[in-house]
Amino acid sequence: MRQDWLNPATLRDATAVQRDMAASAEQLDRIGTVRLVAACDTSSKWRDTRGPVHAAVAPATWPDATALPAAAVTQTPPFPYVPGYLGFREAPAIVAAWSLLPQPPDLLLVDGQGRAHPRRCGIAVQLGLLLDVPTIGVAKSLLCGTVEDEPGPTAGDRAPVVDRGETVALALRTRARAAPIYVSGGHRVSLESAADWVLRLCDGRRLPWPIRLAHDAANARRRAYMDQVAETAAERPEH
DNA sequence: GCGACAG
DNA sequence: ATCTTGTCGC
Repeated sequence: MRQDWLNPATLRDATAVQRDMAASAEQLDRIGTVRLVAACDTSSKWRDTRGPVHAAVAPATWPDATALPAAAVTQTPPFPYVPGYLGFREAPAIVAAWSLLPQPPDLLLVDGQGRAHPRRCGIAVQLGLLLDVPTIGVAKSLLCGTVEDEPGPTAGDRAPVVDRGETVALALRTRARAAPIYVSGGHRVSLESAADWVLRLCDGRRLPWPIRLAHDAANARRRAYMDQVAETAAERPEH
C-alpha cells in the first residue's frame, strides 16, 4: 500500500494524487474466485465536520452469504467532507478497519462512486488500489455525469451515466419502482460485472445487503463510541 | 463567473 | 452523512 496516497498536503496535491491513482486503476475484470465478499461504510455525527468517523467493513462468505463479524474503527479524519475528495476523508479509517479482518475479502463494495468521478477516482477506486482488491462503487446519488435515458421500472433495468462523453456508471433499478442506484467500476471490475454483482447481492431491497450490513456496523460503532464518551464523562464530572 | 456537488 | 414522526402503499 502506498502511504503517500493517503495524506496529500493540499487539495491541489489531492487532485494530482487522484490523477495518479486513476491512471493506475484497472477497468477490466480481474476478480478471481470470490469466497469472501465485503462492503464498507462510515458513520459520523450529524453536522459535525471535524469529529470522528466510524468505519466498518462487513464480510460474508460467498455464495452461501453467511455474514461474518464486522471490523470497525473510530478515527478523526484528516479532511472535512469536500465533494470530489471523499476518499481522503474516509479511506484511512476504512483501511484501518480492513486490516483488522482475519482474512482479506476477495471483493469490496463501497458506499460511494468508483470511476463516476470528475477525475475517474472515486473512493472505490482509491480503496481498490490501497487494499489491492477488486472494488465496486455503489452510490445513492451522482457526483458527476448525467443519466441518458431513465431506466425502466423493473428490477435489473439500467441506463448509462455519461460524463464528458464517457460512460462512467449505470443507473440501476435494483427494486421495482424504487429510485435507481448508481453503480460504477472501482478497481479491476468492469461496469458490466459491477452491475451483475450488485444485482446478485440485492435481496429485494434497494441497496445490496453487504452495504446494509456495513452501514449497520458503522452505526453500531458510533453508538458504542458515544455511549463510552458519556460513561467517561459521568465518571469524571469535575474534568 | 455561476452552479453543482458521493458521504 | 445525520435527526425524527407520521403517513402511505403493497
